[in-house]
Amino acid sequence: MGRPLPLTTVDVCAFRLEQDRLQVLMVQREHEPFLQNWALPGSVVHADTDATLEDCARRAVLAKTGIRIAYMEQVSTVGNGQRDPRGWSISVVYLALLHPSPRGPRPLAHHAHWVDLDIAPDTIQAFDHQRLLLMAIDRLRNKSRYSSLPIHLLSGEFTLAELQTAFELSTECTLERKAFRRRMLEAGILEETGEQRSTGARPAATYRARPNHLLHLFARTVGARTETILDPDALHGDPDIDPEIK
Amino acid sequence: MGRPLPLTTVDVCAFRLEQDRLQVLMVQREHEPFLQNWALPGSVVHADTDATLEDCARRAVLAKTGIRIAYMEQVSTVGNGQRDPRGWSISVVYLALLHPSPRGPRPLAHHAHWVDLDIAPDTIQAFDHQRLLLMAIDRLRNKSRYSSLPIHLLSGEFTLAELQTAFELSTECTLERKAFRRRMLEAGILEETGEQRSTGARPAATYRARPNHLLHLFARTVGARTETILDPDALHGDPDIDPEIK
DNA sequence: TGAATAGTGTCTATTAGACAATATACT
DNA sequence: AGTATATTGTCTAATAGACACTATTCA
Repeated sequence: MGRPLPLTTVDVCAFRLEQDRLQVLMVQREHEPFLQNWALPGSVVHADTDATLEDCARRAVLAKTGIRIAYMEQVSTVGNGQRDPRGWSISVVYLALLHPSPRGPRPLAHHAHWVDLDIAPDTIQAFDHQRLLLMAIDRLRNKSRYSSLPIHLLSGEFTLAELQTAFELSTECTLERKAFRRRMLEAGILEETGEQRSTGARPAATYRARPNHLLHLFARTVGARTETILDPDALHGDPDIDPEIK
Repeated sequence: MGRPLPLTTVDVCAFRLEQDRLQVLMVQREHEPFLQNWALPGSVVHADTDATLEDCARRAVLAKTGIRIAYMEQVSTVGNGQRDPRGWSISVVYLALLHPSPRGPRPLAHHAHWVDLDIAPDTIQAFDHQRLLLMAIDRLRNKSRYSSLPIHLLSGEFTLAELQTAFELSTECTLERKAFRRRMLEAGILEETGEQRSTGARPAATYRARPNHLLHLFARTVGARTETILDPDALHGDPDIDPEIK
């Protein structure tokens, strides 16, 4: 019908845990627009080779890191005429969690870097990627308060102390040790390995995630905040009805 | 670059409350593919006239009902090569809540109908719209258990009994009267009108939503279920690392 | 033995759920 | 008065938070 089609892209906020810090994968752009600015890894959808949007996201991260995504979920899709100078464009944004590299650091593609989460939003400049990253961080922070999400930042066997660190970094909350252990153990999402790990003091029991565990939803949040989200553009009058019926 | 661009569409699951039933807006298709099958209302994105994806969703519902959306949020975006026989296509799915028509029923566009929620998924046939609707229903059911979402199904002034009905229909839970009143009143999202409404017996106090209220998130869910979502395709071996680094 | 980390016992606080009791209308 | 719906009082249950206490290792 001659109408221009929007440009369709996928962008990924890929998080990992590295030495008790949360990091995000970022890439330096190699093309215009925003040449050499920092951006989220992503790709235009390859309608001929990507079977699904998720495949496109996996492909983008794999190309930069050589590491497969351990957990992935969609955060949001933004689309409008302003976000890309080339015209109307859509980006489907994913949150991805990656396991730490089991056999030491892996080489990254050129122009790709892991950036500490506290400085990442200030580093990013291209498009509206700063806002996209902030949405993904928000999702990580909030969802980690009522679900088992951060477990996917760990691989193989881990102690409860390590798991607690993953949750504390993800939620930005200081968690109470006893309450955290209770919550995790009673959720039934872990299995004991039987092994112990020496930490320089009393050795810790190690656990692994149950093999088919994807996500556990708790009935209560930690931090126990309630929150009321206000409407930025509250309407007045009688907004329900449009004067002209088509 | 010669690569085919995906077709980009928006589809809306628009819910309303009508005589103590939840209904969803459906349309009978007027074009191929799936001519005359029931589908979700939606539209191809008009890159030249829709400022944003949300505008596209609003336009689609307004065209069918003449009613503006009272609350809207994105549910998910699906995109793959199979869902539309014409080729790779993307649909951004929205959940919308509409107020009851204040001055009696409004005329709908031809081919548009409100369908009771219990039979709607069985009615829908076009594309993967049944799955999209089920995702939106799921969102409505779950989010209504920990947030104030169903309040947007009511307009103007309402009694707590009416509000409870809206929540019960949205959550599919039977709620305990005292606990429900406590929860709503202590959330601070309502204001008393001072008016009373006669119901044939003792009159009920009426309330309205605070004007700028968008969404209140409670720290606990009703129904107090916890849930563990299992991974449909649990991986085995060492999936983290891809053999070839690009 | 002392420092460090792991793990437990137990009390409190918050809020959902149950259910009976009271209040106010209409017939 | 009797019925219906609204509203409140109050006890129980579940689970997060606080915090002290015990256990096990190493230097």
